[in-house]
This record gives sequence, C-alpha cells and structure tokens, in this order.
Amino acid sequence: MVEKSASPREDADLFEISSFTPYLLAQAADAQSDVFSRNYRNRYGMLRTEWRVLFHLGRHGEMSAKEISERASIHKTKVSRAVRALEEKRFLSRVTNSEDRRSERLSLRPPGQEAFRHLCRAAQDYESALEQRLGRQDAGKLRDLLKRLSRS
Amino acid sequence: MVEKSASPREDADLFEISSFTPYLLAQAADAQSDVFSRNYRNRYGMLRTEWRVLFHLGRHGEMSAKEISERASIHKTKVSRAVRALEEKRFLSRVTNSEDRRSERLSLRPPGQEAFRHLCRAAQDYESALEQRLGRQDAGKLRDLLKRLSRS
DNA sequence: TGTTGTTAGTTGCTTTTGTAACTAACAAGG
DNA sequence: CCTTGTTAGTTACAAAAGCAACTAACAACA
Repeated sequence: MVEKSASPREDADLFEISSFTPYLLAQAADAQSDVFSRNYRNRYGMLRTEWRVLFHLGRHGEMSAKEISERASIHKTKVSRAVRALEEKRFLSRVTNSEDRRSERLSLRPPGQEAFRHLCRAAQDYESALEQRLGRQDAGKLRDLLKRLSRS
Repeated sequence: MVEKSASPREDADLFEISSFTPYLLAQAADAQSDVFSRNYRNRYGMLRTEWRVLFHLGRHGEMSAKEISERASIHKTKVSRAVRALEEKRFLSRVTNSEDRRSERLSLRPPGQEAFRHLCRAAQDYESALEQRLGRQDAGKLRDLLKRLSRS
C-alpha cells in the first residue's frame, strides 16, 4: 500500500466540492423547486415569478409593483412581466393610482384569489411533507439558517 | 382594537411565503452564489457550470463528460457547453478514448490546474467566512440538511 | 412656466438555460 | 455482414433571466 488514490493533487490542497455550501444550496434549491413549482406550473400554467407575485398579493392585499418588487426582492422587470401574465390570465386587476399616476394599485380578482388559496394549501402540504422527512426540529432549523443566509 | 390587520383573508388560511422553504432556498442560493461565483466569474470569466466541471476534473482527475454529468448531476448538454468553453480558455484537453471512440478523456491543462487551485483556496476562504458568520456547528448542520434535501 | 433630477414601470436586446432531435459509435443477435 | 437497440456527445430551437435604455409622471426650485 503505497498510494491510496490517483488524485492529481496533494490531499492537503484538496477541497471537496460536494461539501461546498453554495453548491449544496444550488443543488437543493433546484431539487425542491422541481418538486413544488413544476407541479404547480402544470396546474395553473404559471412561472415561478408569477406565483411569487400572486403569493404577495394574496397575502398582503392590494399593492403596487414597486412594493412587490421590494418586499419579494424581485427585479422590477420580472415583476412587470409577471403582472402582465397574471392580468392576461384575469388573475389580477390594475388600477392607476390617482395619487401618483405613474403607479398602479394591483389586486387579485376572484380567480386569482382562488389560485392563491389553492397555492397556500399546496405550500402547506409541501411543508408538512418536508417536516415528515427532516423532522419538525430540523425543518425549522433549516428555515432559520436559510433566513440568516439571505441577509447578506 | 377591533381589527389587527387589513389582510384580505382569514388568518387561518394564510400562509407566510417568507417562511416557505423552496422560496428561502432559492433566495439563499442566489445570495450566496452572488457572493462567491460572481466574484469568481470576474476573475476567470467562468460561468457556474464551468467551475463546477473544473472542480470535478481538478478533484478527481481525468474523466469523461458522462462521468462528470453523473457525479455532479449536471445535464449532459450543460456539461458539453462547459467543456467547450473550458477548452477554448485552454483550461482542459480532450482526447478521444481509444477504447470507445464515442467518448473523450478530459483532463486539466496547467492553466486549468492553476485555476482549480485558486478556486479551492477561494472556496475554503468562503467556507471559513461562513463558519464565522453562522458558527461552526450551524454551518455544519446547514450542509448536512442541504445534503439530505438534495437526495430526492 | 421651464429646467433638472428622480421614480414607476415597460420594452428591447443579449446571455443562459431547458428540451428535443440528431450524429456517430458501439453491442448483440440473426 | 446487416438489422435493431443503446449510449456519448452535439446542435438547434424555444423559454427565461439579466441588463440597459426608454417613457411618462412627478417634485423642487429658479
């Protein structure tokens, strides 16, 4: 037993990518958004940004595109396109804000509210399944750690 | 104090998107890859998939595109494009496998090895900073949880 | 008013990703 | 040898994201 591996570098210099956090994050994010959002897309034909916008409008009520953009940290061009898509699906209505005619008050129409309720149920089911898988404690810990990471 | 909020839905039906795991994952993944990979891109002009491929070749030595694709769970078309880009930067060489001429043996050239070493150092620095921020215990816990999530 | 600077939102263009179809090489059986 | 089926890798096309430039509305002030 002279050599343990045929790796091209000394072990001291090696770094295991499979434990590299940004890599793990990307991997996990892909895996989970596949599980959830792909599913969701099939049902309502919505893209990820669209259901994020829907989520915010459903949860917090009438607001402007700017507010959504800030709250959700989504770039304004993405919000703009998502709003248009949701309007075309008749999920929301836009009314020019009379106080400041540059902006519009966005709000969910009944079909949008229905989709929001359905989305909430799906999200809750998803979280329950996750807690089953990771355990209640660890699922909570994960959310906590991810929140801390996002603030940077 | 009659109403606590002007939300359009009953609280019982509400679901807080800011605690929704797939959403938190996407947010955190974006934030962290910004911190790391954007930085890295500037230095070597590489995209995320490119340095992932580089990582695998540097760490495990000569292998085929197929093997990279399997080990790293990257779709073969992405690997194909990354390999071409790395070849154009003269970071790797491709030699047709004489055993099976459909595939090629890929290996890092000196500049690629240099980039790999630099990447390892940067990744280690990144992880150190993360451990400082989250604490050693929690950083480890995070990696552990993310690994469990990826297996699905 | 008119000028300058800022903000909300949209549009156009370029880069990147995802998907499906394709080529070339192989393998097994007739 | 000639099918038939499979595999490694590439290419072409469509969907999506990122970025910069643009329009319209506002605000402050000479």
